[in-house]
Amino acid sequence: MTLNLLLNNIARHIILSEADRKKIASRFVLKEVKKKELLFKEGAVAKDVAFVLSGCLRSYSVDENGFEHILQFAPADWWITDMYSFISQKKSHLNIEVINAGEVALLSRVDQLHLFDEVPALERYFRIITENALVSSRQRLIDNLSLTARQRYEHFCTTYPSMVNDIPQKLIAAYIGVTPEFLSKMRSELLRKK
Amino acid sequence: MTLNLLLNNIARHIILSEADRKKIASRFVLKEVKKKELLFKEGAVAKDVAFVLSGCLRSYSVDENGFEHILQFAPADWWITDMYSFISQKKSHLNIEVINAGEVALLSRVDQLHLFDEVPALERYFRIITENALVSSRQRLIDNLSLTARQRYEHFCTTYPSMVNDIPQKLIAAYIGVTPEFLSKMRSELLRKK
DNA sequence: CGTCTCGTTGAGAGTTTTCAATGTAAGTGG
DNA sequence: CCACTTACATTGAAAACTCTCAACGAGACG
Repeated sequence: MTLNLLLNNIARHIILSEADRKKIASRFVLKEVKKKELLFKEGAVAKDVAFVLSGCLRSYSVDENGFEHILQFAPADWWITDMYSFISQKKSHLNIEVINAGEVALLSRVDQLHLFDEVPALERYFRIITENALVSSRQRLIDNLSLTARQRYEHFCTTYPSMVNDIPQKLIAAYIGVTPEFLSKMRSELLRKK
Repeated sequence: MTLNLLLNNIARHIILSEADRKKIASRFVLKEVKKKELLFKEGAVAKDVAFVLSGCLRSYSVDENGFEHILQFAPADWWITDMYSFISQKKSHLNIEVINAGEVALLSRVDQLHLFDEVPALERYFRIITENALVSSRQRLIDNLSLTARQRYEHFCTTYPSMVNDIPQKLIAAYIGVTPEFLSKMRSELLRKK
């Protein structure tokens, strides 16, 4: 079944009965996404949270000078949304774009809140993964404050080895917080040293 | 009662019966904290999450060059802990220090998990505040990636106006991610412009 | 074959840090 | 309450880091 990746992900954190699985699965909507498609747009409300079944997405903001800054990459088995817009149902400041085509499972905030009442353990699941996301986000903040650009790039390479050769380098630059030109220069310097 | 600030904070997000209040209150331990005291130390396990009843704390990490980077300030009515250590019960990478003396209410992870079963709505409360903390953390990440040091300082001043004149400037520098010297230069430049 | 996006390279400019010196405010012990 | 000590803030000059702008090359795709 298509949602197995999702249900297994959930089952790694809480115990699911067969009835729970059915209740959960019934609330999700499947959607195929094409490369470069914008799943959510800045200015609109992020009605849903997306679980990536296949492919890869990214969330990013555009600053006043038109530069993009990447908040998150979401390969298969990850969640992605604009959390601010999703929980407040106000206008989003983020864009979510498809890097590599695939399929996502969408859950609206309204349906999520219904599910929390129908399947209380699911609220525990989201509490846990939100705690984990908070830890990651804060660790990245520490990294941005304490590491040099060179160290942030090396850190990215070891943390996401599968992505390094799979996505354009300008996206890595927009994630670690340097210009594409400067990332290029760092890379050529790293190669020269070997 | 001393825990009113805490119980009212919780009650802003969920409905609490009198019985719930008692169950919750019984799990917290009060602790007076003195200026410069380290509530949690790097290398130890952050057994508890702390709710600040009065005073002000900060969490920070120390990088390989000995520089401090501040993750969070916690004035009264805020939560603070090393989330990574608290949820995994592994060794902490953060220090939590008292900036201004006051009182905190401590809840251990074990007691928190018991409370989640005793008072299911409390798990909802923590889900909600964790969602909010995630939004803040990610917004700060965006700010660090897209704003100049000057803009980050101005942003800090408007976001935490009460703190600007209440804590040493070197702490603000360690929060926005510049050296104390450079913050001083930015400030003198801002004054000159007026 | 063109077109478009991406990556590379170089020179120059802008930002931020480092280091060292000085001044100032605040806490401590007598 | 004063003298002493310590931590914090300021300033300047030089160095380090990162960006900007412009040009060029390579590959992907229609």
